[in-house]
Amino acid sequence: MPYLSRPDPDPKPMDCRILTAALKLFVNHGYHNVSVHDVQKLADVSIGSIYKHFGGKEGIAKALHERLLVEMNEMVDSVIAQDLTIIEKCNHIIELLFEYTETRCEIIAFILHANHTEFISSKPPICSAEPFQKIRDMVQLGMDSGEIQSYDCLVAASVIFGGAFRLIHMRLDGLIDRPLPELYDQLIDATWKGMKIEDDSVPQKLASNE
Amino acid sequence: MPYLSRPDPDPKPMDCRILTAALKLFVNHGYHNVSVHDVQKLADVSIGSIYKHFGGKEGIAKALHERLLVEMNEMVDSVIAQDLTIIEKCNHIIELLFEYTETRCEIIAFILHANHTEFISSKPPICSAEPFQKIRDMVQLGMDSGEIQSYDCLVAASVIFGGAFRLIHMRLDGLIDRPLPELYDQLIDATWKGMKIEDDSVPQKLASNE
DNA sequence: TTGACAAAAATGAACATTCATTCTAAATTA
DNA sequence: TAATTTAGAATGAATGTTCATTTTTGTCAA
Repeated sequence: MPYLSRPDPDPKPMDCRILTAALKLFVNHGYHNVSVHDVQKLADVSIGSIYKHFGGKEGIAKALHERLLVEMNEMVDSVIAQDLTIIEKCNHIIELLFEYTETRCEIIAFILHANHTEFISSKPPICSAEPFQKIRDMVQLGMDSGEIQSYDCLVAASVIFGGAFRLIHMRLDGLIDRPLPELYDQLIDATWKGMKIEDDSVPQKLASNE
Repeated sequence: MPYLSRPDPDPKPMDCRILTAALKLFVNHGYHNVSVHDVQKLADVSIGSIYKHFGGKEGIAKALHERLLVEMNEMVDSVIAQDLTIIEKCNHIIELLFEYTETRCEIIAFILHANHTEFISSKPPICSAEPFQKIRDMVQLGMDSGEIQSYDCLVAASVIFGGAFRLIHMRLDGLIDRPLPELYDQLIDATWKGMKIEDDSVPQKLASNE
């Protein structure tokens, strides 16, 4: 071994290497199209190590699911803790999700795009996970305080965040070729103001009796 | 074979039996968790027949994808052809999707919920399929004609339909236990009017002269 | 500092199982 | 009788998992 050989160029802990490789493969090819051997090759570790650390293929997925959900949860918590109106908090969450979609798209893809129930046994669907529940609670709060129009909580949350999720989905699918943050202002505007143009010429109050 | 034997109790054409069984299994367990043998057993046909008719597992998925997309396409076409405003057409599509979600949820689940790219090779993601493109074209028309607020077309379509898709998603995931049509009115109202209460602490009808 | 040794971690060939697919014979139909 | 369709056992490739072996790490006495 030569004196001047570089020190280990990739000293990251093994479990981290495995998870990083698995995340990339799962997101790009889908969980079921990735073999443990694929992960092993990309992570440059042995099969045995994977079984030592995670107990198997599903174990990798579970660990990823847990860690990424924690990250998402922290993000939501930090926004909720800020001193903002409910509407501003909602917007900020969307803003952060859009940024993540550009800079750490694999995380977003795994958390929002994948059908975990298809490969992680006995995990509830992602939208019933903690951070999503917290978001709905926040929306409910906004309705109680009169800041947001009152509807069934699930309807309200769906309307507020549905457009954002849809855009993220299409961006990940390659249907949108602009970075999402460029669309942020339009989305926020449309979501809160509504998509209808109030029949001009006629004053609002007259036109809106359905 | 006895004289009085019942005539074939299930005279549906074989390919139809196969597709029906496959759809049910794919939606309930996920494509990759279903084996050809599972389909064969539920459809009560032989393995050979499946390969004769569809050429293999992926062939079944492709056929399902095609036929269901045709159905969806026809639905969209029929709505677009009606003599309605653009907004009414959008609403009607949502209304029909909600009905389908209750009465033919497997179709909706397969078309909207599944990641086809993960098991159908060389199929573009579903949101770039014909009916979805037609919907976006319709939205663009509404913006051009001044009926709908003008935004980037993808943003506009996402805001208008994002809430509905989100609710369908949650309904299929079991997070919503009421039939979606019960939420239709609220959703439509929220989508077009927007979620913000114009502050002023003034009664609703007066407060909305934006 | 060196060497011996025990504990822990990593390795990867071998194994066992699953599952898509094939193929020939039997059944059905024309 | 010929042609077509169906049946399902057999096949083999893919892949999740195990485990005996090797390598590394940490400890301590000389």
